Amino acid sequence: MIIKTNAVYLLKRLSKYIKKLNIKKKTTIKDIANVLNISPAAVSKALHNDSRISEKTKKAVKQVAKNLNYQPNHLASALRKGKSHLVGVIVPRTNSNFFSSVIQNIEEELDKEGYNIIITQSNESYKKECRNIDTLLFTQVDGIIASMANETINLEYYEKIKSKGIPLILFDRGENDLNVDYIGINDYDSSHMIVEHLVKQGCKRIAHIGGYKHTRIFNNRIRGYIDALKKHQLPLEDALLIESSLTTEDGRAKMTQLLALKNRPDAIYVAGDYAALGALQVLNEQGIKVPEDIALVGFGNEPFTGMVTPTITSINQHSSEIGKQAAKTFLQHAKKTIVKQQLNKIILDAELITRDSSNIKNA
Amino acid sequence: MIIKTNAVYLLKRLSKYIKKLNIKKKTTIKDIANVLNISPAAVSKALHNDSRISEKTKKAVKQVAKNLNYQPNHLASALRKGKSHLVGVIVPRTNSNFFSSVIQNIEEELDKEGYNIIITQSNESYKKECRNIDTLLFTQVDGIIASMANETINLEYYEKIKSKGIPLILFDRGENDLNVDYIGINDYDSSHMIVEHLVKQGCKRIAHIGGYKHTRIFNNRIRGYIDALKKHQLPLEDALLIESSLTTEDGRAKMTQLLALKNRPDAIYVAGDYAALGALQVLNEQGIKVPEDIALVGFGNEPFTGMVTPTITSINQHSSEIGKQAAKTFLQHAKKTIVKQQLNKIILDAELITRDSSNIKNA
DNA sequence: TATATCTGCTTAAACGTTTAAGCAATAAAA
DNA sequence: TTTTATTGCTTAAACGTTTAAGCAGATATA
Repeated sequence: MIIKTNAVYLLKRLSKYIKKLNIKKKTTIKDIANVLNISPAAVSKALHNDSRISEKTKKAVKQVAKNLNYQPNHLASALRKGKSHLVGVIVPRTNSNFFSSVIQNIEEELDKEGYNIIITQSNESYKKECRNIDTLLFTQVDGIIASMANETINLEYYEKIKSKGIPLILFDRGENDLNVDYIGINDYDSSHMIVEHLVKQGCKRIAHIGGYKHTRIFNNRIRGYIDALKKHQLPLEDALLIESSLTTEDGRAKMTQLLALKNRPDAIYVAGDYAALGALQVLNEQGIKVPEDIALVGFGNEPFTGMVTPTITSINQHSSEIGKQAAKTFLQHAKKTIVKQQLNKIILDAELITRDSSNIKNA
Repeated sequence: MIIKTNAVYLLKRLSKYIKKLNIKKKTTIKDIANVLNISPAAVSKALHNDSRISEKTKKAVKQVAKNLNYQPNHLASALRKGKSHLVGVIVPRTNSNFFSSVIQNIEEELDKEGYNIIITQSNESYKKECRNIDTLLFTQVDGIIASMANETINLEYYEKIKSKGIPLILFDRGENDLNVDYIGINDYDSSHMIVEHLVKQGCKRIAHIGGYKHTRIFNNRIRGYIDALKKHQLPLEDALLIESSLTTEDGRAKMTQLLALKNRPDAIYVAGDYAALGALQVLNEQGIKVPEDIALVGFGNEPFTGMVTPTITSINQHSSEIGKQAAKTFLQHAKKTIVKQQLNKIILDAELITRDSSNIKNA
């Protein structure tokens, strides 16, 4: 009898609260506390399975929480705990398969530990990148995972992140000078693989449409290209080594420039797939046979490299692995309370995906 | 003299604080208040240019804030104000040009008003979509802009958003039943445009590889296709109308299925570019001339439609306009304190981009 | 029996803002 | 001169959590 009365009593209180809620605010821990006549602190502990709360109370709390459709206020707990459980991600753009795949893997890995990500795009602009950093810091992210814009030379803004004591992890486009964690592929070796592959196909004059020298990864690709040429005793001509923004447009322009040479190359290694596509368009338009007349290799293994005619040989950058490692590196930092900067440089081996644009023997 | 002493005094206090900060925490409004011997409330108001604070104080506050490298704590103000200034975005995936462009435009538009976005991907999975919604609600977003996964039929989770009183705006893949704001293109008319175009090219047996009928936009494309055929008194055969997941893989499968017909179609209208690409691959592999033997039209105007051979005719969905309108619609809601659901259905006219895959006359 | 330990809570402060209310001092109006 | 308004602040509470500290009562230990 007593139990029944008690249940009826609780039900009354509950329905009273439900009514109120329809008119008013969201359910808080306080509402649950009121319904059960216990303190908000007890409710908080019950929801977190604190050992000092009885099983009976825990069950009751969870039941009421469900009935009242309670949703914890993340802002409040984040404020109190000093952790937002938000991680900022900065990429040059999301509509490249590489970056979107990295992002997806970061998200999946962080999700396991209850972290969410805020994605921002720099559109290859340094100015936008700075604004993104401000935005992320403003949002109180617990860490930042970034790949730099093409334009970025000044590292002041990144120093700002470091000075705040927030973990910073760079991937793909990074900078050694910053002395932070980095995850990327071995660009130098990738260039070697490409040159080696082209040499095997019988190419003798290999040109390189490279990225901006000031970006480390592109610089490494250029160095790899030069050293590989030396290794195979091939001619290293200034005219065959061109710096580019690596857009499709610029790929077209630089290809046109190469075709204007008296002594044309018999192979082109382009440091980015989009630019490689531009180059291919020009070659196709001018009726130059690929790969017989000129072989072509791109970089990044974007899906379209397998869609165009001929399909383009490219380098697979292991985007998913890069994303996972970046997330894991962040989590390592997040777990330590001390912000001891134990540097984590992870360099993955890339993979050459051979396709029609460089397959001379079978052509 | 008095002024000078005062300056020296302030400087001392300042440096004392700076020292502390190096060892300890981030600067707060309280620190600034202590330096200037005013109340935290005055500092807050000064930073917000409250008219009841003297210009002198404002300047001093801003100067000290700068010196101490003050960064407002967004969590605290969000908690206090009950607004996170965060907007959640749910898309099936980001590595499609359409979605990434929509996202970029949402971001730009919201940024103007001080809102940030949290991007989540459903990967076309209903389960993931539900988790995304929970995540976003947990993060206390002020609104959600979403495009539904292919799988999504059950709308319960979306009702959850509505019941929280959080503005929900759908784009592209939406549902009329939910009765929320929607921004998209006129799918029905787009189908008409495509059929009309193909008829003009002389096609007489037009097949349609469509999306899932339960998704409204795909259903509209199917209805448009059927009605347009009727209008032009063309045969409407069951075998020529196929439902597909619209992946590249499935595009290949469905194309193969169509080619197995005794009476082959002379044109294929595919409701998605990726599937159209799969179809094109099969056609190319089988040596079927496109567009002479069979014409092909896709949907979405993904960049690769202009890259492949032959280039694929497609429908431009005005991604940037959709993104902008979605953001603006959210902002309208955000500005009203009352959550009066004045519905905003925006249907944009799409645009047919004619390319080689359907250009029979010039071929 | 007295003391220590454990259990299951409560109290109260804290996280960093914002803001309603209030209060002096000064300026303007009567 | 008194009243009213304006200026420039302060006080204190609030947002919804978490958590250190504490406190009864029950149970175990000496």
